[in-house]
Amino acid sequence: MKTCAHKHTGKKQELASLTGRLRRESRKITGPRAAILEILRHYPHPLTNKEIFAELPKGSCDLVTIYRAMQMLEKLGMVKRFDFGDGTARFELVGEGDDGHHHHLICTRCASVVEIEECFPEEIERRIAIANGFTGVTHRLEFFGVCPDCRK
Amino acid sequence: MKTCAHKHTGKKQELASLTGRLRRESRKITGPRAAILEILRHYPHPLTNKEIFAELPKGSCDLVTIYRAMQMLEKLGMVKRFDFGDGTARFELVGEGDDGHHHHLICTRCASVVEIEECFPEEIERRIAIANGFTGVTHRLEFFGVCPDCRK
DNA sequence: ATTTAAGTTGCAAACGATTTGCAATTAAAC
DNA sequence: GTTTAATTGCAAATCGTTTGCAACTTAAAT
Repeated sequence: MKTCAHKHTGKKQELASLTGRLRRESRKITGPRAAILEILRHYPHPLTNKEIFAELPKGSCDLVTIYRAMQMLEKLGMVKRFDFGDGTARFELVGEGDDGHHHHLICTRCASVVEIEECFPEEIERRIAIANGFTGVTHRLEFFGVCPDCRK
Repeated sequence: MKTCAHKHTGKKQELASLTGRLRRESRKITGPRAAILEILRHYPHPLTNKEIFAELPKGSCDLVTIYRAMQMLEKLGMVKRFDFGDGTARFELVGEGDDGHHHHLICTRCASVVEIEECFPEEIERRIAIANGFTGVTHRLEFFGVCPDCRK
């Protein structure tokens, strides 16, 4: 039940390391995939599929291909899906070995995002699990507020 | 920045109290609305619009009317919207004065829901806000795990 | 280098949740 | 009762996401 042992060092992963992970799973390295990974590895924050699409050299690939790529990458544990509550999924690249579990602080005015190190206290989570007889408990947690720039 | 001063006593609200709140906002008490509130006040857990629709005596009202009612009730602060990450909004009636802020523990197998008293520690949240220069910080938090019944 | 089989892609169409336009209806005040 | 603003139902539109399918590559086998 390790939940918070991530070190969010924001260091870019090598593209070779990423394609290697794909190859190991007998996935093909295609133009679209390389392009998508290339975008992801340069961004420190979660991106929506549309945002990835917009960053991609136009014509690189179809939006649907991005949806399919993200589904697959998520299944392989190479990206983590985040939900900011606006009905649009966001994805962030996850380092090898890391489970990607962490949280964000989102500005409700301008939607800027800050990666957060803090996590829900394990001890309290454990207590909640036990009190209700649940096993394998995790959580989804995001913070919202007004950022310095938007505070006018 | 009070976030967790709720008492989740699960006690049903009087229908009269609910309609009173509507009246005060010069909202009309209609058949559909009374029926919807009637359902909500009997359920201790968040319901989707479809679930409310299903509980309603058939023909009571259109699904769209429920969507509109929930939008309005949310704006008046009479219901709170929750997001369990499955792309479907859920609503729970909120007591007068209460802001409805609380969390849930959801079974990933059978989707059963437990209301949770615990909240993210205010002190840590304050620290996060200050560290990043944000104001008016809150959070969205839900727990997921396998319930006793599903643990087989 | 050529073949081959599995994995991929684009495009159109399908989906599910939610919203919107609009004319017909109704609650509540006069 | 009349009047007026709020509300409803129904159809159609939106938005994010998924799926069907035929054409097309990648990577492994020959």
